[in-house]
Amino acid sequence: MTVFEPISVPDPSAESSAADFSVRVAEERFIEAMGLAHEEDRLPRIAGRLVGLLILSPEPVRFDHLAARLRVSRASISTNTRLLENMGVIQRVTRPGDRRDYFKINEEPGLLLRIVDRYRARQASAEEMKRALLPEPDAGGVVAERLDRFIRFYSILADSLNSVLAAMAGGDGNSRPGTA
Amino acid sequence: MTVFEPISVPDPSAESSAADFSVRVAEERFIEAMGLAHEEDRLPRIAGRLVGLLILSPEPVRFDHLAARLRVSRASISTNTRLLENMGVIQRVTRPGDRRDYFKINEEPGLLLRIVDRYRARQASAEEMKRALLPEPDAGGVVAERLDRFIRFYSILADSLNSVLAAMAGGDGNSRPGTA
DNA sequence: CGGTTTGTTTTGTCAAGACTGAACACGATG
DNA sequence: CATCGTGTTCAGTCTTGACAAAACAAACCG
Repeated sequence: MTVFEPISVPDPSAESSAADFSVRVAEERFIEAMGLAHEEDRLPRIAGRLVGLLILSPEPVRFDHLAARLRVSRASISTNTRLLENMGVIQRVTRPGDRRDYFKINEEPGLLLRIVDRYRARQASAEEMKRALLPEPDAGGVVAERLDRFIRFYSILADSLNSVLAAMAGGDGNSRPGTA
Repeated sequence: MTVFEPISVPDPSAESSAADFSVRVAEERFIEAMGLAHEEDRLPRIAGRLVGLLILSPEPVRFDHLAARLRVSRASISTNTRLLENMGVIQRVTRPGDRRDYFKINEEPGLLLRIVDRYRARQASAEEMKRALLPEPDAGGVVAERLDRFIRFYSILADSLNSVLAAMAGGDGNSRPGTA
């Protein structure tokens, strides 16, 4: 899970212009928005903020830098980076001769596959129900129709999601086998 | 929010065959699956079960019947039906001369619009960030590209979701203005 | 007017889990 | 070896939210 990569030290010459400031504010907003968004997906808010911050960071970011920037404990950084790393959303980056850990977002959209799975699961349980209902087409009239819509909807949804993923992976030079 | 509709009294002649039983089991599983699925969407589990049960009910179901069937308190039914009703997922059905409330699922996929909104929101916050980043195209190189992918993905996703919704509404005889 | 049925609101309890500080592990370094 | 730097794990706190029981409200009925 560990990526090996040369790190270019972030430029410490901090000239702060007016534009710089507005960018900083926008970053704050974006990071917070990502926190909220991921919370909706049942992920810790900190994990979301982490993702937001890493999206905005051209270079891998140091572990303790993350803690300082987001103003949370190192423990939280440790927990949430591990979580995101396992999910394939971010990558841990190390450099020989440097004991510290850096993190970068994974350019491959790992998170989205999870969404597809969720939709597929719903489709599946509707299909199972429909099969169980088959013996009696009588009372199943309205219900069977509903289930059909349900199944159709989630199936189309998952399919189109997959095709978007495939398209982006293709345009990006990355291939994701087994999901087309 | 209240629908006005004649109610056909559910047939109390309960002849239970073997097939009937397996259907009952399948229903249980389906309802439970819907409970879990909705929990993932940050809705109370009971709300999800409610939806599951109502999907499987050809006729509107009585308030206290819901409590009995799902074995939860009337308080929970009250809270969760109100929640789902406000979200447009289910409809309260009343009948003149009958003080009791019945519920049915809304055949229009109200819940899904919420998903679209979520995706649009993410797209929007990425767009905002990108705009704020514009003044400095320098450091924005990698980041701007990421944001672009981000925006593109969620935009396509929301669009395709919308078109699925539109298609289903069309094939279903229902029109949803303002979402094409 | 009581009393009954039906649904709502309030209040309290309980569990889940996010987050932290502190202890810990472990390698590097003087 | 003592110490520092770095990340992880553990134990505890605090918040959130689901759920229920009970009090409540309102419509109906005798």
